[in-house]
Amino acid sequence: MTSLAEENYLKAIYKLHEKTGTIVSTSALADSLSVSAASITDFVKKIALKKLITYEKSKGVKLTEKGRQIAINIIRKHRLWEVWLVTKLDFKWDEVHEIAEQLEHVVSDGLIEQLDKHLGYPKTDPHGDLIPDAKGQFAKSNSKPLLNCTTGYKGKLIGVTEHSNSFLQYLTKSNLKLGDEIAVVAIEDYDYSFEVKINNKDKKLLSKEVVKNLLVAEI
Amino acid sequence: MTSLAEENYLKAIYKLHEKTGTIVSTSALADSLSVSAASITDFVKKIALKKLITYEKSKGVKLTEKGRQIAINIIRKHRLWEVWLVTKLDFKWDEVHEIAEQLEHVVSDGLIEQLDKHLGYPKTDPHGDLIPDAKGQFAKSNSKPLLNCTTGYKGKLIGVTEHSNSFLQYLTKSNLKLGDEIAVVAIEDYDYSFEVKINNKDKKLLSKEVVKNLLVAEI
DNA sequence: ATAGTTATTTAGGCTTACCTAATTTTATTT
DNA sequence: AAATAAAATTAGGTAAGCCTAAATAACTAT
Repeated sequence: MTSLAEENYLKAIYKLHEKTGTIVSTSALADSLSVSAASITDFVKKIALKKLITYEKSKGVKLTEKGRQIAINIIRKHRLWEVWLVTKLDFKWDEVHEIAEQLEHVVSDGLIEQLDKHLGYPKTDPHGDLIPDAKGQFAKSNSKPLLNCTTGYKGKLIGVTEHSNSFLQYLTKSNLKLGDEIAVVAIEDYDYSFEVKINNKDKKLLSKEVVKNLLVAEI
Repeated sequence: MTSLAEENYLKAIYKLHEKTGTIVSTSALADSLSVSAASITDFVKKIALKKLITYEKSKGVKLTEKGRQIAINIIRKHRLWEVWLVTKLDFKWDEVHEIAEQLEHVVSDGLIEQLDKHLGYPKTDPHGDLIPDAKGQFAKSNSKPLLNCTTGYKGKLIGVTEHSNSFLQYLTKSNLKLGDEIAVVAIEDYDYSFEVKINNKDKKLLSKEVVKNLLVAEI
């Protein structure tokens, strides 16, 4: 019913919209999917006819409710598979993305619900991203970027907003992982780097670049 | 490197060769893949150029060692996924084939080895088929078709050679499963139906059609 | 051995998802 | 507002994997 390409386009549109909050441009999509702008225009017209998106010529695209449900379902599958890879197959959090990109397209009504059950109905994936339920509902999150916090703040690291291998590996190398307690000791005026204390023990200096990608919540 | 279509062609060739022991004909492949004979001829020429098979015009095709390794690897993945679906996700043996047909094409060096480990290195899949190891080696099997057995034979049901839902569901309904002990009480001359005793308890009558698809081994 | 049947191949086309090059539209500068 | 730059679209094309119809090759039966 929905082709592999369609699924990837819908997912990309969803993510770009989530990030920017705006209508999604041809060039942003081309960039995100590594496909020429001309191909995007073509494809976008086709899936607009199928009512998966609305397409305004030279403006951009938006998901319809139907398209949004499909996108969320792919994201649900992706995140559940990532949980499986990490908790059951002992993969590291920086090793699962590419595999989950393939697994997310497997089609079976029963499979995902059984997988969800097998995993104990997890609420978040290994990067702290929320896993929508079978109806496409996300739980409410009370996380905020560490970058928004001030000196004296104390919270728990519950997610990352950057999934690149290099970033995840940097965190691992720095011995930082989800669940760790982070206290903001000082913020350097000049470069906005954060001096933090992890789990009430190690002091660390985190660059703005890094802090920007960390999500924290009250303990 | 190897496309989805190629993987399916190689697997089909492998299975047809396994069944018939001969060079695989265009029509047999067309039948098995639900693709027109003309398309088979086309495709077969292409993968012959890639040295995955040898193709003799108007005769048929054979796997090269390279093609055989790819086919066996797909079969290995398919069977491991089936084990996972049944043992970890509680699917029935008649529900796993279609899902495994999709999962078998997921590409990841590490994934299958981790899955194998997670499953405890199973030797057989839920239908009793042998799972080749990472090098493509099959263990030796001492199974034989129940049809070859004579009155008085006693053995264990260790596999089935027919995987259709209707056959598997018939066995389930008849309360016959892998591991059951089967004793041949009598064989009817006229229609070659088998009267058998299951686990030293229930007597059952199995048609030749059914017996043909059951594999047994010494206890 | 030849007629008839069946299997296979060839020829020509289609759809999906991409591409490049050229053109048009929109946004940015001066 | 005109000139320039950037973004988007149109036009024309390609490869993969399929199709049908027609032609050829290989078997089967008399």
